[in-house]
Amino acid sequence: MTPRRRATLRDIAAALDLSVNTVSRALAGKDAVSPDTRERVQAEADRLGYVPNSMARSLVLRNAMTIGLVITNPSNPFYARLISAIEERGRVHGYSLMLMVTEDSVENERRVAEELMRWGVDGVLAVPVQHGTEHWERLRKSGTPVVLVNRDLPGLDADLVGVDYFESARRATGVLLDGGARELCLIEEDLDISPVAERIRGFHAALGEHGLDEAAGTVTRVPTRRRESSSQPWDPIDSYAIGRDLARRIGPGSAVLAGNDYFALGVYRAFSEQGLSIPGDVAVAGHGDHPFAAYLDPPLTTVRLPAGRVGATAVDLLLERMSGPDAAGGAEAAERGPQRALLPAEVVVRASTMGER
Amino acid sequence: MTPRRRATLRDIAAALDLSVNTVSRALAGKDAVSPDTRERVQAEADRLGYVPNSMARSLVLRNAMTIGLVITNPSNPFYARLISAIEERGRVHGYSLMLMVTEDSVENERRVAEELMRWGVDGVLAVPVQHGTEHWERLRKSGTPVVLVNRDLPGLDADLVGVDYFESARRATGVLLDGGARELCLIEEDLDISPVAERIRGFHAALGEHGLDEAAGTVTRVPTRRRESSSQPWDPIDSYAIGRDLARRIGPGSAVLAGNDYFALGVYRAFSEQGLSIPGDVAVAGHGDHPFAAYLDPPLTTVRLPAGRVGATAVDLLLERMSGPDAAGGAEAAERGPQRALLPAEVVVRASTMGER
DNA sequence: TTGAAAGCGCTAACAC
DNA sequence: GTGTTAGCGCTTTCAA
Repeated sequence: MTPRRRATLRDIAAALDLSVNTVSRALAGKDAVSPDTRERVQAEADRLGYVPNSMARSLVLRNAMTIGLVITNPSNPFYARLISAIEERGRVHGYSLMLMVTEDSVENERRVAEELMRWGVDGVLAVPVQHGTEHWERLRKSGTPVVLVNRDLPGLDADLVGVDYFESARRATGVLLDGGARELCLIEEDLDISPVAERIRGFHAALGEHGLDEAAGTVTRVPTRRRESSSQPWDPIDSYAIGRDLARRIGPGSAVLAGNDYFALGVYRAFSEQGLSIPGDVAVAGHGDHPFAAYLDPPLTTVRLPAGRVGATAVDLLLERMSGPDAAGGAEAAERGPQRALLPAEVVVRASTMGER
Repeated sequence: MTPRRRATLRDIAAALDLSVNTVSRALAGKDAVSPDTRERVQAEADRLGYVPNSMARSLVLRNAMTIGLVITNPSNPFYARLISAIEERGRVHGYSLMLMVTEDSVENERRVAEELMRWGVDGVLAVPVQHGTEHWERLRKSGTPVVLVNRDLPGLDADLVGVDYFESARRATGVLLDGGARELCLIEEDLDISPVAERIRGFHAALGEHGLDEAAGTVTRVPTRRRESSSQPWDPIDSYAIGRDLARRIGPGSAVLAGNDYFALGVYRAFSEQGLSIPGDVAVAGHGDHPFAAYLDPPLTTVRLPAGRVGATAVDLLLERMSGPDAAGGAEAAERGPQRALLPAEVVVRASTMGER
């Protein structure tokens, strides 16, 4: 209510007839202060409702105690969980989070990277839009470490923390094949982002291992729905269309692997409308283990993604880089080049792939 | 790679043998600069890869160009959409977003409010945890406007932008009653947060309007699952348990209204396991219109929440407050006291409530 | 049109 | 122990 000026060190100093410096040290808990002074300073600070000014502090210390998080779309449940995990782990280490949303637009991403530079964040965690590495390069050249999350960005040799989608798709496909499927369809959205590329590889690898040739597996692309804004949630509508299409063509012994549980959902609906039973006629598996997956009818086999671990690992790696070679020039013997951590994902087998044939 | 110091105004000034001041004005596009100088400054700035230091700027200007967003759990799809909308609207006005996650803990909330004060954010948007208003009071006393989002916080007379849950529940309940239900159950989690309280009121209001007394409607509480961390997504498991319970007791002419689509999902499963058909035996409606709602079997009647509008409105109101009375002392005649905007939500009627009885 | 000086709030030498 | 001085990078009077 009273929009009074915030109290500063100077106010405390003046009230106690001390120097600003002494007050600063007292409050910072440094040693060169008499117990008595410390107490008086503390008391006066409380009385005045003193709150340190992080900006001023950061300006002189040349660290922002802030990390930037660049995300394409918070409505993607995986990213939502990532945000939580990162915020949490960051806070544990005293870092605040500056969140930027790109909505998968390189243009936005460039703006956002610039903004992050201006603020001088200490490090950046980014789910990169494809195409366009210069802005990340600039950031790094200016001394700000960048760790990619979930998606790789060819052309930028930065650290990466993600999920082992190759393996997850390989194993999920294996489950479908073990169930007897001989004609498989992988449904994905943007084919050119790295997680999808990896899943496609894993998909084919599994086919090969089971003695099928590539023709047994087709990859279908869900049209990228340029959402008006990422505050519009995902929509299974497009995969529903694909499912209808699929339903007409496929016969028994077919299976669908979706790169996203939402896609699986659209397929569910299409199949049920067309009178195809899951898993009787077609087995279906997804990716993400979104909260609804276990509650569908039938419960959906899906890949559970380690969002929490990815977030925590990414923060840890970033922190390491922030105090690493560039900054300290210290023990840089150990890990030079970019690190890449691909965490394992678990296939959760449920009824949608457990048909008896 | 080259962790070279960031270029500053001084570097540009030195290179051009100008004063820092002139460079500053040239770059800021102020008028008192010769076209020639301006051009040279701009060129040198580009050459040096100059990026203005927002912290230094904010320190002297006493505005952070940042708004703080305090959210309980980004994995709640409604909040995820809110985050997007707020980030977007903020950016349009040149504001960055500092995101804080409380996981519904007052303790966290206090820490987070303090942190926001330290950074001197220009304004705060918050989905408040219940109980505990002092930290918000402090923030406001220090001159930082606070706008509550989605949840009201009794005891704090701050602005609020939310959803008209009273009306949404009243109408959704009306749909169930119109469908012939005479025994209703509302399923909610935390009964003491304002949206839930409003929904309960709306629920009862609808019963009354249809000539039923309160006994016709029971409110069941889903135990609050203290998630280990909000990076754990929602889980319909508890509402599933409730659904099983319910399934044993209820007869034809029953209906369930869930405060959350996830709860409806748990109920779906329970009912189907118990051989109850939806909507044949029991009608079900939810809240949120989460992406999966339309794809359940049967498609779920639910309340579509205006996340985008809530976010945008909240930012607009905050911006208004930020340039308002406290700051400018300007035209404060118009709107004194706290404003509260409750945006309307739309009931989307689908098959889960369209039984013929 | 440009420059000099002061200051935002804080920390870090270095004296005393 | 405590104070003095300097400076982080920027903007803003106020002179010249």
